[in-house]
Amino acid sequence: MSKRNTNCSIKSHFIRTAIEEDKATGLTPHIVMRFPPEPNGYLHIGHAKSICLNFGLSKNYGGKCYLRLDDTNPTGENITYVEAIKANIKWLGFEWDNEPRYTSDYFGKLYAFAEQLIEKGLAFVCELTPAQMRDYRGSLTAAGSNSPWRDRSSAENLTLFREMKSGQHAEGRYVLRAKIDMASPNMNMRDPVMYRILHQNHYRTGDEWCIYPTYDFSHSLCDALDGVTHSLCSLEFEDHRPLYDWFVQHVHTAHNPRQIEFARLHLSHTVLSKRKLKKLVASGKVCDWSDPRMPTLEGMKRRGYPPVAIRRFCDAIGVAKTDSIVDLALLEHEVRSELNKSAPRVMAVLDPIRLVITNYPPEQEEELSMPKYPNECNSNERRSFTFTHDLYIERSDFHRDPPAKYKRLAVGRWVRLRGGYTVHCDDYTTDDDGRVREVHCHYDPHSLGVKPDGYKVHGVIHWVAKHTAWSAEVRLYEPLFLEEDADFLSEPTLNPHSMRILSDCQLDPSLKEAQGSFQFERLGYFCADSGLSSGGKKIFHRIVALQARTK
RNA sequence: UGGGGCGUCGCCAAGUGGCAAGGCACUGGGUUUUGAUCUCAGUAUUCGUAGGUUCGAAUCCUACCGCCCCAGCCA
Repeated sequence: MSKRNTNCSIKSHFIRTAIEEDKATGLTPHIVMRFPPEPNGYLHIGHAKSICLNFGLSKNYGGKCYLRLDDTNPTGENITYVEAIKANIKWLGFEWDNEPRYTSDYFGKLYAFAEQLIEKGLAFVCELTPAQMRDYRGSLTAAGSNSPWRDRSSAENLTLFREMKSGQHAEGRYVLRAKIDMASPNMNMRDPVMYRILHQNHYRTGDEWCIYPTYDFSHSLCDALDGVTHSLCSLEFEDHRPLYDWFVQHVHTAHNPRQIEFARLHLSHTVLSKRKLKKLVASGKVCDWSDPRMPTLEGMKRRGYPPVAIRRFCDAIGVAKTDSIVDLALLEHEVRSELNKSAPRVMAVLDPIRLVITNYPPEQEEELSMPKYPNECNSNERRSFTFTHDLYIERSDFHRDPPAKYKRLAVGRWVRLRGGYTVHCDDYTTDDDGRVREVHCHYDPHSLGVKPDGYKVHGVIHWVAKHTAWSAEVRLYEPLFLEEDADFLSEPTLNPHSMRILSDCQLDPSLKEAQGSFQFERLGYFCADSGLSSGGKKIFHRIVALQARTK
């Protein structure tokens, strides 16, 4: 009997194992987790992994999950990011318990904890300059040495720390440090900074504070204050764990959170760090954080990625401690898989040429129809479209010298107009520059809905009646970077074709008022941009192309 | 050369001493009015390497090799 969990939606992994152990021993009967973004940038799919883990696991174990904005550094943090973060989490499909929390709400308590540590002789005010501090810290192989200010009396430390708080000192003049061990092989334990002076306005606390706690000090203690049982973070914090535990151990709190680290997400052909994404925006390589090419949640939303696809993706990639790069194809697979079920079908021609049916009366037209959701057995809704003698077809669906295995139109061949009749190509006309302008065909009036007898049909192509079609702009996207491991390169190569704009596409009339996502048959999934328009034209984004297998 | 981690199929990833799950990608067959979907089948004699323990090792031991992180008053 295998121990493997056969329920495919619940995958076993080391974090689950840890939580289950802690529940089994009675250590943490009620699970509490948190998602702790810093409001100094937008959320991306790497955050989505963390969101799915924290909210997903806590829900799964009947626990709670809080949203805590980790705003300990006023530089770059602001309310716009807070609002975007909240909206993105909701969009992804998660809800946090109670009101959002802010590390800045705990500034008073954290300050009291700091005084507590000073009184216990476990923290001191240091006046080494940053450069001196670096020297005193030692190196990876050499122990550091004690700061000359390390042995001040508690009373003096308290006085100075209160002066720091009351704004009597300039930035950089003093710093509060934990008194741990300058000879520790773990650099994080070499008397780390707990508070620094920053005469900056904080977007929430205004000018109330001019000293701000550092990540290590505030994060562990806020977790403890919130009663967090399992505090997930990424691998680079692994050797901060002793420090995390040190603060919790030496300050009086009611809870003992456990920090567990996992590998952050890397996606092929893109970058997933705030710093690099910021650079892309600042340099104008993309329009903004919501550019459909961006791996931000804003970007993916605009691009038309269904949130459920992102959740399934996060589920599929698993959780481990191995540095890895996940293939973008897996994300695209989840997007297609969802859209295949939910996106209504419609025909649209991106690069139009005319197809004239010579034996179809010019004044005649008829209404044809096809299933709207062919792969959704619960729906038999249909969509209708107009057939006439004058149509648009895709330029790439006609070839003067058809290559081998070409399953489309060429002179002397029959092809099915999707949802309509079969047509036989008789000839074509060209422009002055030699480009094909019009394809001339005759149709088989008995071929509607039946397999024609006596001749071979070379494939099915999409089309739209010229007089019902309307012109719109369609944007095609490709990955932002050429290299698979772009996230690990200092100067990855921007993909020159990351966006291609097609300005005169001919679409089915039903798309005029379109909202949401569609499958443009044989092409891919597309969505209408709610706001953008270009020269009065509506804009559609290609979410993802159809899987293209050429057998 | 200090400390902390990690190495299982092209990409992820289960596996915790009993004879290598699964997904993506790929390849071949079938269905199909989307070269889509769906469907069937195939794809690691081997788990970084080398030794050892054991009836039996990806799992235990030893040594080695490779990769990532840490010397911010960032998170």
